[in-house]
Amino acid sequence: MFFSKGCEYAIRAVIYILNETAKGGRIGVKSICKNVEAPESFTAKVLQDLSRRKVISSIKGPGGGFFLTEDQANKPVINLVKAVDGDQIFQGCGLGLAQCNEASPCPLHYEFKPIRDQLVKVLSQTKMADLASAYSKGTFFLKVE
Amino acid sequence: MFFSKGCEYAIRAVIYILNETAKGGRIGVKSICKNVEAPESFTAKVLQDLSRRKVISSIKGPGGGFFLTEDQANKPVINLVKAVDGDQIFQGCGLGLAQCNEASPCPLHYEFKPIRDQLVKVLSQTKMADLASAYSKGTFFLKVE
DNA sequence: ATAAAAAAGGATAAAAAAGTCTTAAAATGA
DNA sequence: TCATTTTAAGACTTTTTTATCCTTTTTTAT
Repeated sequence: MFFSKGCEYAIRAVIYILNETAKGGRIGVKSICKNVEAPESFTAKVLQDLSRRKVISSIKGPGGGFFLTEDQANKPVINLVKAVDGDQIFQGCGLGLAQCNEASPCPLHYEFKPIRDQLVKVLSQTKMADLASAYSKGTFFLKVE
Repeated sequence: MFFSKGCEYAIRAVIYILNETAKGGRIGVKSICKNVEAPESFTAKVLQDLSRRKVISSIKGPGGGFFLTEDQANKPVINLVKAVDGDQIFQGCGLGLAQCNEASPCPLHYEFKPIRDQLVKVLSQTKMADLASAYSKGTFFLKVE
């Protein structure tokens, strides 16, 4: 809808990781993908990239896997989204006009602004950990049961 | 941003068509594309499709071209958007969950809802003709001058 | 040391979106 | 009727997104 496939997979993966490693453990990409219904190799790429960008953490070898530090878990979701998708969603004219700004605003400029602002607001005030705690309450499912 | 390239081109094209044919004339795809900075053949496809779906009108032959009837000009922009892009933007879970609804809502479900609703509202209450009248006032440009 | 487990990296493939080109059909006017 | 203008249709190419596979590196445990 708003995000790329890779970004969707990443958010779901993070929710799962946080819940599986509440006790400080790590979890492998195979297990993650099975549980969030995401393609394995593709999602692995995205997670590796997020790890490189310090949005999540990873450790190789037996007993290794992906996890989030306390600090990372308390960062807003928008960080992850921007790391994966960049900020095309958050900027640029809705009609694709080369020249659209306050000085010469497209006819939907001021209508789109609050929509975008609201999206930024939601993603900025929601922390990774918040997503995970909703999941732990069992109110929704990461895969069809 | 929210729309596909084809959809952006189509909106821009409609604005231009409405303004060029205020007096009931028609305008060719070549002239349209030159003036809204859109790829010609690709945009032609989109416009032809919109014509088939009765969102806009067209007539072949010399003196022919694209135009909108009074009725078409007064339809909301959301009709055009749905004709080109379908309604994926307006529905589906933001996290791509197979199972996301009021009964088991994803952690961003209620946060995304007003955003989407607002998008639908704006596109429903803005008529094609509204976009064009903003353009005729010269407050924005369809191509870099 | 060696085997096994895991992420990391690179090359490749498939699918979808975006864009081009060529020909056909329709309409018009001479 | 014939040439011209314009949309319509279809096949094709390119680019981007999504996805897979294979190899390498790191780490751990035996």
